[in-house]
Amino acid sequence: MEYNFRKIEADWQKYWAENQTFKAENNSTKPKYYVLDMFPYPSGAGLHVGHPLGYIASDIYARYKRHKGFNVLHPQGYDSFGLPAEQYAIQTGQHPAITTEENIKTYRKQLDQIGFSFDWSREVRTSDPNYYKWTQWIFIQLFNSWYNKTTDKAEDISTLIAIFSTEGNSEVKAACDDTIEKFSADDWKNFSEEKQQKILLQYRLTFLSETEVNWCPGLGTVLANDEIVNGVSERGGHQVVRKKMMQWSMRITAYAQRLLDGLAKIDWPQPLKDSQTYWIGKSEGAMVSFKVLSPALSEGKGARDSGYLTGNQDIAHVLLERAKEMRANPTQAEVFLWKQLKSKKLDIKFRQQHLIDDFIVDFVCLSKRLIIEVDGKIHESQIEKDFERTKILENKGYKVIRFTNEEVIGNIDKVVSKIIEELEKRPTLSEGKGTNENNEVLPLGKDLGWEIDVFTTRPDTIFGVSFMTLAPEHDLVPIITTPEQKAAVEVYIKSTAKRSELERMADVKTITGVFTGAYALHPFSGKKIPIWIGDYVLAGYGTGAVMAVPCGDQRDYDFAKHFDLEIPNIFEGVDISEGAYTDKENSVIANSDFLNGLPYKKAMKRIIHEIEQRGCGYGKVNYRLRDAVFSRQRYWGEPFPVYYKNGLPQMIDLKYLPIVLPEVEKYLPTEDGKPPLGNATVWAWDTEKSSVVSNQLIDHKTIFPLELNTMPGWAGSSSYFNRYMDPHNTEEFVSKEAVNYWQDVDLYIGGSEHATGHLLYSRFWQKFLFDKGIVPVDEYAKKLINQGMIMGTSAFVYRWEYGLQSDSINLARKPIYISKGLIEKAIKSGLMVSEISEALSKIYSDLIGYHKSLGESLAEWSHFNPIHADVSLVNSSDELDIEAFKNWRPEYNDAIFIGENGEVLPFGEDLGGDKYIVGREVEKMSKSKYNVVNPDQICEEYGADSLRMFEMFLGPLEQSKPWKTSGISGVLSFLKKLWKLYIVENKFSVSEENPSKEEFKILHKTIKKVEEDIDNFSFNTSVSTFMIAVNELTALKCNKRAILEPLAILLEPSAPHISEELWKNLGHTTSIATVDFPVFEPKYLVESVKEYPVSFNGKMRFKIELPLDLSVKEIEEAVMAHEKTQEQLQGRVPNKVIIVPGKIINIVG
RNA sequence: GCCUCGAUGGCGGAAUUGGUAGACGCGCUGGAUUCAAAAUCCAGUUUCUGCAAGGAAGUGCGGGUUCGAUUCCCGCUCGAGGUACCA
Repeated sequence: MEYNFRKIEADWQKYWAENQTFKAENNSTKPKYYVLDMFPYPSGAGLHVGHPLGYIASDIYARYKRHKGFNVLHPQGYDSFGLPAEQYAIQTGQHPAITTEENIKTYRKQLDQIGFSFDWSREVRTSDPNYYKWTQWIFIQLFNSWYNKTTDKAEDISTLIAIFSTEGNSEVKAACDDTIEKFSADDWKNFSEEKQQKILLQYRLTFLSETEVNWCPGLGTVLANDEIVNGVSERGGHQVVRKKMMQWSMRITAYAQRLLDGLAKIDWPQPLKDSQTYWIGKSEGAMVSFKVLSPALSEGKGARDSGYLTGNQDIAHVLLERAKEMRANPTQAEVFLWKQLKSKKLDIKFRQQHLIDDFIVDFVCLSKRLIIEVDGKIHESQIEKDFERTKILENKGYKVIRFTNEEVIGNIDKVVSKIIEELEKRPTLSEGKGTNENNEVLPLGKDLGWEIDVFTTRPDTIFGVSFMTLAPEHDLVPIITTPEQKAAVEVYIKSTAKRSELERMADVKTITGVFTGAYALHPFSGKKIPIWIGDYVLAGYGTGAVMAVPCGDQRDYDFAKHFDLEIPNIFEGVDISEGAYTDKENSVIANSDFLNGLPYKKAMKRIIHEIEQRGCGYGKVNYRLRDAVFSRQRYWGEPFPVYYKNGLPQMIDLKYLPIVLPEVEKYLPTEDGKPPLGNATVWAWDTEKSSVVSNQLIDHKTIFPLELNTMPGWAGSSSYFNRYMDPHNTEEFVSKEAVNYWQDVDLYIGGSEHATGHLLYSRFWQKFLFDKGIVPVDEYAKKLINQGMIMGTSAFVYRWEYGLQSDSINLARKPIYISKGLIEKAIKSGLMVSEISEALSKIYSDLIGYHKSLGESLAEWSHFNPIHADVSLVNSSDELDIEAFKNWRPEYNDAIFIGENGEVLPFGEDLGGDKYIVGREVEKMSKSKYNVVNPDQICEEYGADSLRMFEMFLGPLEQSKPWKTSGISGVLSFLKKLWKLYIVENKFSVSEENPSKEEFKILHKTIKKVEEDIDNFSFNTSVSTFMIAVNELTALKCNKRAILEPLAILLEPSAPHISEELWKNLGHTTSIATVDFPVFEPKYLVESVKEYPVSFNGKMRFKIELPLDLSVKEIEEAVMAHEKTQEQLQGRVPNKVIIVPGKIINIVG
């Protein structure tokens, strides 16, 4: 009776499927246990042996828990939306759904033959409308929610509307867009519906906004930060550029603090927690505003010195009077235009007859720095002066556009559209503080009304500020730059814009920057602080500006040194001549007025208090985490349940969900640049009152455009684990009963590459769903394990490259491949080895003379080129199947091989026992390296149980380790040996005799160890334990039921097929799957004697067997009396004898 | 640069609280069985030294704590992964 794994495995896989052995019930008297795998993306390449590693580990654990009396949920599904299927569709026209369906079939077949205990009745696929209905549903829930910072949770948007209509928004603490204007309850009520919706959109947890995104032209879509590797797209390696686009975003930043806090209560790997913590990037500090000084005060250069205005009376006063007067007496054209500018149409604030610096302008939009002048008759004689005035204003960052009276009166629409066009081109700035509450211009000479806000984690070092640095893209740069510096600044900005992200990354050391000519006012010391621009300051982080403290920050220090700026020292007793002092915990502040003598923590407290007192800033926590962009310009993803009304997004009613992905003819963007969904003419959704046709929602005969973007890859995977609890529910995402029963995932196994993607987004969604009362816990996975990567062992053949390229000897030669041993020998000596020479002379006799004439030096006349050979062409002894290799690819058809012993292999009938041995190297398993090992082949050749045990046996689950198929034979022979224990005279038979003490001891030490190992996820050592047990039982010829029956149960989680078969043959009629795990009984392991190791000065020298009940004194006597002890001591008297009873004896001499 | 993890025979790895370093498996060597091969079984296999019994050294490198360190501490080297001027 042979161990016929092929038949056994096929039989049991069929049995499990037919009997739904692993179907989990949503109610049970047993305690629940939820074991989850990261569901796969079904790629066209199928599985290689690296993929199932984590699945095998989780399957062992799931099966183990079933034996331990748990109701186990162990589901599997497919993350089936994604780029490869879409790329394939673009190339071939095949619908991604078909490709995906085919790939899933392959995956399922491959998974099934490994014998997983998945509950397939709960399978989910993210691309299935019945599944993505709920992804769309969660999106709508997010849209209908805002984050209340007072209650610290997400709430329905209706609670926000209630607050707005009773008290306005000034007291609302919400996670929202920072730039929202303040309004009162009355304002709110008076706002148009449209305006109200616009405001609400800035508070919603998923919102539309113009964001700078990573645009990948090669893929025609935006990418998330974690989809970009080294500045290029993770998939395909295409170039990525920054681009502003209207995009859906998810307000994950609202949860930044809770995402950090939650890490403390989950058992996840520390490195993964660290990378999430770093990604969230919390830093505590303060926002500080620095006033920008007017050029008049800073450099003595300003408008007044330009000769345009003269006189030294109180200019401001005079000008203010004049402005008032002019406002009171407008021209007809001015009145006409003012009406337009004031109307809600432009939705932006303009001022009339306003004072800018020393000039009165007709109209100005301060937040856009746009001045509109209407030229009447009076100005006609002043063209030259106006030109000069425009120049000065433009130097201050204003754009001046002029219209004539005739233009304004004659074609006001054209004028307005020109203004709108200009407005759209200009960046929006917060209005300066150049005016007081009555909209009157403040006296000049104080400041320009501009402030530079900086975020700093070291406000305590504020007295060390000796300059400021702005990012080149900072909004204020064009405004504050002085005319003298304008050219230099422009050149600098151009040069930094040219430097790509990659270059900037590669070249961190080069310090570049330029002075703007402007100065800021130090809020405490009152000193003038020069304002610089430098590309070490990033526009995207904080405010895009820093207060530079060269004595406390190395980058500021380097910048100061490079441009010879002041480096004041504000640390007590610290030398900063060589570099900045960055040890904040141990710093004591000096030369800093009221902060003198204070250590870091006290100084921080004091300065933040002072900053807030003076109104020049406030304490602030800043996060590196950005809101997650949620739009993709793809076809193969979830459609948004969104249409647009007056340009504002509206959620499609829940009753119409799912919004099914429409058919398209082409999967590329449309000709006018819309996403692929723009190609859809018919949306598969039609009801009596509403229907979706031709990209439009028709509701009561009104036509609205639909959202044409689709959701990103992480949408479908962010809550799939909850859906497994209740996958067929058509009424709810998950029922209360189901989610209250299963609660959360007890064990989650998957790769660490998802640390800052899926594993962060899914925690965010879970917290949101928790806030909304949909799920009962706010962390979905109690324990997470990252399985390590399995590396491939690539095989190389060595092609002999002979002669120089120009050499005629190269021509008409067949490629020659030389075996690894000979290559190594040749490379080591640097000379031609005789085996190769002789072989070569057999092939091409003329070659020998050739290389001899060159003095036999290898390097001079040839070298060896390693070439990847497919690992399936190599056997377990690294021997190449020459015929198969030659047939593998056409270019190898006429190859010639020189074997390990120097024989020319294809010649003659007898190969003389020589072999071609390949070289080996461990690399990442990948198709392009021809080192992937297919699990199907392994199952066919060695069986699924062998594959399962071998994958575990390779090493610790979390480590990356190389795959070498040859090792699997050890596991197979173990299974054969195990099988034989149950066989007597070629028949299945066990003895009913009572086991001996020794046999019981083997069994129980195995139970103990295996239990410990599985509990610690140390599956590799549990395999060893089984091998030891089987070896020992074989040695005892043990054939007793009382030992072999529990052994089968112990082994079931790791090798389920053989265990089921043994169990059946032991006379059982039902599956072994839920049989109780054997109970460890310590009594079988009690010993009466111990073989003590005896060490001398810590080195073990010999062993001595002693009864365990001896006292320390008796042990010492016995050891000292031992002849070997005397031999070691050679008459010396030991200084000390250490005895740890039951453990060790150490004699110190 | 910073963060994290790691380094043990020819190879994968074991040693769970500081207590016999190298379990278990692969590979290799020798033997049995066989006409032969596969399969199977037995013995050996860290290094150096020795015919052997034995002896000595040894867990990336250099120090330290300890009766005793692969394990703990300090300082390095190398490798893998993450991150990238985060103010």
